[in-house]
Amino acid sequence: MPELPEVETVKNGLKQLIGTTIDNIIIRFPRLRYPLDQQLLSKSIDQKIISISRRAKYLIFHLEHGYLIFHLGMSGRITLISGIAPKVLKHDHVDLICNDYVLRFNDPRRFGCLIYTEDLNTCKLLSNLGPEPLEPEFTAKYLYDKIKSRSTPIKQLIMDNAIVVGVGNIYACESLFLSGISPIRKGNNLTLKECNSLVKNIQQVLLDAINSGGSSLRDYKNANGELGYFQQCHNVYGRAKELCKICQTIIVDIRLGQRNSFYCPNCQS
DNA sequence: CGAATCTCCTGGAGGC
DNA sequence: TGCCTCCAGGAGATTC
Repeated sequence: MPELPEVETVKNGLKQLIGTTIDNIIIRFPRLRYPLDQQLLSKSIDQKIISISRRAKYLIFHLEHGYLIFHLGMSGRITLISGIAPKVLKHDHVDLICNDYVLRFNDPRRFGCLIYTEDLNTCKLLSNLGPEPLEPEFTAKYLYDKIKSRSTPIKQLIMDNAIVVGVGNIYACESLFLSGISPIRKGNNLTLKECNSLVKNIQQVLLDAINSGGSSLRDYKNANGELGYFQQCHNVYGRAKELCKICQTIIVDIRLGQRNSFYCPNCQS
């Protein structure tokens, strides 16, 4: 799925749209995460794109009088086409026509979304988000205070967007391994020191993902044919029944909050 | 408020 | 080769 670093990359690839005007929005298939509201989305027509930003995994188009907000879900892809658009393919749900460009949104699994709002502050999608993991506000003290009264397993807490955004399942598993912390430990059981390690390792894992080319899609390869982050050698993610690279203990996987969670029972406690 | 569970959806993988 | 079943995965909604 597109992870936070990849959304950042997508954002940077859309800079050419800044300054263009939305001439039309074509909705072919409205049933995404939230039903696409043709009438509401049409309010973006004739508005100029002032800037494009990212918050968590949301892409935000700042228009003259409102905002278009995209989320790529887990299979969403945005293609920017210059000139005549190619044939429409399966799952090409939306086209945004911006002067000479066509922004095409394709999403096979339809977990993505596109909404229009005139007020970011009252937008429910953005109102309850925690800090960005790579920004200075995400500190050991912050995390410690957030989780010190919670009995939920730590893995679920670091994947909770109200606590910190952008930590997907892979990052959560890997950062806990690097910190030597078991995913099932309760939040209120972690020390400040452990929070410090966890914050550092979450940031390190994210930076590694950025440096390795962003995408974590299973079948992703970059232009050089190199594998994306998903297929890089993880320490624990996807390695159930294999041996820990550090201590040769068998990696186990358990179910936490409907998510597969991998860890080394010896290195992580 | 917190915690646990449910839900959306399809392509790909594995079994037979 | 073809069908069937299972599953991942973000995050809001729902229920207690």
